[in-house]
Amino acid sequence: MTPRAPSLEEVAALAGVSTGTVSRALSRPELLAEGTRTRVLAAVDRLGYVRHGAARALASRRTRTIGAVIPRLGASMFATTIRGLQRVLEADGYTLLLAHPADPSASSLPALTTLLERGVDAVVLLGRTHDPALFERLRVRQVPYVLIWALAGEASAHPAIGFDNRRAGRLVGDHLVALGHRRFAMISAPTQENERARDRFLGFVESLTSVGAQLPEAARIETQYGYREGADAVDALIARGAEFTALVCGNDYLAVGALAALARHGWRVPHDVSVVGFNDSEFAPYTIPALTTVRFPIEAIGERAASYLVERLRGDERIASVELPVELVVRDSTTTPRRGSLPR
Amino acid sequence: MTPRAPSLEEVAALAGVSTGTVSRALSRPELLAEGTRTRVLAAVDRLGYVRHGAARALASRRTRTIGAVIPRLGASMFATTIRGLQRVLEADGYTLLLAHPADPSASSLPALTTLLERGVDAVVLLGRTHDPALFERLRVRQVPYVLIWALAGEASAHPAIGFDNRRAGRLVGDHLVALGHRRFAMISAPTQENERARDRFLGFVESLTSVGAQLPEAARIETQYGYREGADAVDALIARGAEFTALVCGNDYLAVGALAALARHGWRVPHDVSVVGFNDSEFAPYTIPALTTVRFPIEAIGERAASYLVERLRGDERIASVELPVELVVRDSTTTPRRGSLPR
DNA sequence: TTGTAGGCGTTATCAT
DNA sequence: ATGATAACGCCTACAA
Repeated sequence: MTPRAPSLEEVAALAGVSTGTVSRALSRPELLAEGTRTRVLAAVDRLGYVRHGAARALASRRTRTIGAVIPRLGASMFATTIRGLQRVLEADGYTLLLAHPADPSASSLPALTTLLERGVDAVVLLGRTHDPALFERLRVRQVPYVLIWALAGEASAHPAIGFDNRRAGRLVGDHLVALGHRRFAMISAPTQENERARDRFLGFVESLTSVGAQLPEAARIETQYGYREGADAVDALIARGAEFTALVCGNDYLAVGALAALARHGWRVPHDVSVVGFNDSEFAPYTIPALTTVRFPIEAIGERAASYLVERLRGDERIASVELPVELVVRDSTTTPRRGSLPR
Repeated sequence: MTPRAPSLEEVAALAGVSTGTVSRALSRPELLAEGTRTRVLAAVDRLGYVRHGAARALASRRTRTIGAVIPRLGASMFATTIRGLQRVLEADGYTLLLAHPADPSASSLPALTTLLERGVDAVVLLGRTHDPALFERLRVRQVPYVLIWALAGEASAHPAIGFDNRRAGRLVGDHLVALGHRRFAMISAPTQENERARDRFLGFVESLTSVGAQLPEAARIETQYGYREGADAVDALIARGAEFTALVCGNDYLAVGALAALARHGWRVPHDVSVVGFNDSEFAPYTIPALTTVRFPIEAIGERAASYLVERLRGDERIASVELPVELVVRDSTTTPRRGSLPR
C-alpha cells in the first residue's frame, strides 16, 4: 500500500459524484438511485478501489471484528471451536481475530489488550479463570464478551457457553464400572493449571468412589496433550508396574499415542485393556480399534458463542449462558475385563 | 468500546504533557527524558489506556499486519504452515490475518480484498495458480507478497517458497518399486483442482513407468482429504476388486482412515499390503503400524515465508524463492510384497 | 436522492 | 526534549 491506493475521492471524481455518495453506494446501496449506483460501482471496479478499513473504523467506531483469547491452539480441540466461531461470524459479516496468551498459564490481559488495540467489537474468552483486571477493562469499555468452555454460575456471573466436564468424567467412570472394571489408570493434562482436565478427573474419581473403587497415585499421569506424550505415559505406567484393566485418556491425542504404545507392548485393546478417550474427534472412529469416547459439543460452543455476540451487538440483551450436553459414544475399545489377562 | 475508551489526549492531560509526547512514550520511549517517560507511563497505566489501532494505521500508513490467503484450513497440513508463519511474525511484532476463499476452487480475489481492506502490509498466497487480476492489484499497490507451497520458475516469476511434490511422488514410487512391489493403488485429492496432489501423482506414476509398472484407472481414487474419505476409498477399492500390494495415500488423514478400513477388512499392514502416506505429520509414528511417509518441511515453509516478508518490509530486496527438501521416512507400514498374500 | 463538512485518534513534521 | 498542528481516509449527520 506504500504508493497510494485509490481513495473515495478519486472514485467520486471518476463517477462524477461526491464522496458521500460513493460511501453510500458501498455500504447502503439501496439509498441510491439505480443509475448513480451502477455508475459509482463501475468506477469502483475500474479503479480497483478497496475500502480503507482503518479510516472506516475510525469514522464509524466499529470494526465488525470479534476477538478471541485462546491458549494452546496447536494441539487441542479448540481449533474446532474456532471453526464454529468463524463460520457463524463470517455469515454475519464479522471477522474473527485470535490472540494467544504468551504463556498458557499467564494472564490473558496482554492478549486482550492486543485485541482491544485492534478495536474488536466483542470478545470471546476461553475458560472461567481470568485476571479480574481483564473483566474490569471489559466493563469500563462496555465491550460485550462471553466465556466459552466454561459453565455459568460457577461462582461467576459471566455469560458462558460450555458443558459439564465433571459430568463427562462421571460418564466415563460409570461406563467402565458398569462393564465390571475396578482397576484403572488415567492420563490427563495437568489438573493444577487446566480446569477442564481437573473437572474430568474429579468426575471420574467421583464415579469410582461411589462403588468403592479408586485411582491410585501410581496409576495417574499428568502430561501435556500430544501423541508422543500419550505413548510415553503408557510406557511409564507399564514401567512402574501399574495394574489396570481400563485406561482413561484425557484427550484424543493422548488416546492415539496410548493405543500405539499399548500395541507396541503387546497389550491388545480391548482384550487386555479397555481404553476411553475424551472428545469424540473426527478420527476417533478410525483409530484401531475404534475409540470409545465422550462426545463434546465442541463446534457448537463456537457457534453458540458467535451467535450470542452477534445478537448482543444488535442490541439484544438476553441472558446468554448455555450448558450443552455431553454424551458417551461406545465403540470397540471398551469391553468387560478379562481376569488376569494383563501381560507383564 | 461503545462509550469511549481513554484517548491520548486524556492521558496527556493527566500526565501534564502534549499528545505528541504520550505517543512517543509509547512508541519510542528512548527519546523522552526519564522523568517524563515514567510520568506518562504511569498515566497510561492508571487510565488503562490502549492504543487505537485504526487511528494509528490511518496516521502511520502501516498496520504491522500480514495477510494470508489459505484455502481448506480445516483438514489439511496448512495449519502447520500457519503455525510457522505465526510464530516468526509474532516474534517480529507482526500479526497474521487469515482469509479463506469462499469456495476452494474459486478466485481468491475477494479474500485478498478483505485483507487489503484491513490494510495488511504484505500478503502470503497459497499455491501457484491465481487470478491474474489478483497479482495486478498487488502490483499496483506495491504490496509485497510471496507464494507458498509452490515452486518458483514454474512459468511464474513470483517469489515462492515450497518443495517439489513431484519429487515426493517419485520418492514413494522408487521406495515401493525397490521393495519389489509392482501392483499399486493410490488415493489422492482431486488432481484437477489440486496442483499439489497432481504433482505427487505425476511423480509417482513417473517412477512406476520407469520400471514398466503402471497404475490402472481402477486402482485410483480421488476424494477429499479426510479420515472417513480414506476409509471409504479403501472400501471402494476392495469392492471393485482392485489388486495391489502397495497403497499410496495422498495425505495423512487419508492414510489413517485407510489403515482403519484395511484392518476392518482383515488386511494386515504391512504383511498383506504396504501403505505409504505423504506428509510426515505428528501422528504418523503413532498410527498402527507406524506409517512410512514423505516428510514435508511444512512448518519451515511458514517460517521462511514470514522471514522473507519481514525482511522485505525492512527494505531488503533480495530474491526470495526457496526450494525446501523432501525426504522419505521409512517406518513399519512398508515391506516387501508377499506373493499371493492378498485376502479376498 | 445527493452534497457538504465536521470529526474520529494518531503519527509525523516543524518549530522551539 | 517537548509542543503545536497538519494530515490520514472515511462516515454520517445535516442541509439542500
